[in-house]
Amino acid sequence: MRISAKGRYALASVIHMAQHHHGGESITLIKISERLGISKIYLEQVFSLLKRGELVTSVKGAQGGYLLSRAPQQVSVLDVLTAVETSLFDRTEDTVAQRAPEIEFAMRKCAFQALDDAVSSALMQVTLEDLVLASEKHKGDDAAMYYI
Amino acid sequence: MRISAKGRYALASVIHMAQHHHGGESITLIKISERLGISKIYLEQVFSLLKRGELVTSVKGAQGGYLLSRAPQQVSVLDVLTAVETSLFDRTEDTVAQRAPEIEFAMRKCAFQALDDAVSSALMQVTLEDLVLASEKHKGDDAAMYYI
DNA sequence: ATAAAACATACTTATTTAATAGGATATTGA
DNA sequence: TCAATATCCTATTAAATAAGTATGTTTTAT
Repeated sequence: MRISAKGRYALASVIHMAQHHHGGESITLIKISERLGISKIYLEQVFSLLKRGELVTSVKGAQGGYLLSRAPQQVSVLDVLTAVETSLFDRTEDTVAQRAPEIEFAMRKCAFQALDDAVSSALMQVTLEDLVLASEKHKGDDAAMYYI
Repeated sequence: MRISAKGRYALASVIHMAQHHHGGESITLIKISERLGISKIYLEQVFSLLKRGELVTSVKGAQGGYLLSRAPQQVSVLDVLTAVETSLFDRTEDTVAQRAPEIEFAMRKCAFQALDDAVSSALMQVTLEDLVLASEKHKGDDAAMYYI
């Protein structure tokens, strides 16, 4: 399934924050932008969504920035992506409901609902802490292992 | 996760075929089009993909049409959607690989790969036969139950 | 021969994604 | 107070993808 740039930027940003800024210290978007190579202006939109999702809090003004609202082990990938991705579960349209409601029903119940449940439970299990640990483990490894 | 119109049309079509045309009898796109309320011209494109994916075979000329290549219990939703959907697993682009390869690695390994596995295994388990049974069960039910 | 069908290609339109632009607002510190 | 540094807000643009049309050509049964 396709995760959009917005979702990937959000996840990468939040991993970076968890890696480096534990003690209530905020980080600015410019720093994240430079560190990860993401447009700062675009990051603003991403963080607007993250804030609405209550994953980060902001400090305005000079010396301001963002910090994680919760500890990394209490933030799941599902939390991050639902805050930011438009079509992680968005699939409301009817397909053949008017003329073949029983087919519509079967598709929804057996396929789409099962799919959503699977996505949800898979992403729920992975926390920011897991991601930080995996990234630290990788730092020591051979770079050739990077591409699977 | 969002399944495109193409994927939903393909699935609905193939359910319809499994419902009504068991004994080697072909069905035309016009009939499917009329029965399900889908543009016939668009269906042609969908069936071109289904054929490439070896889910249906075609009979050209008058009295021609399409039939399922395999028995309904041997066709999974995953088969149908992979034949037709462009971005069921399509997610090759790098996000922050250049500047933060360890973050890229962690996202891929812990989040995206887990997601793909979950999607794959969920859709693999549901067969066309399951969908037909569910739709027949629904026919008897109260129509009010339709929207969950 | 003719009608009915699949098959093929090109085109158009609408929607979504990605990114940019230009400011408004708030806060710190000199 | 003022300048610098941030977040915050809204609108716009550009590119990509999705959705659907249009117009044929081939093939085959009758």
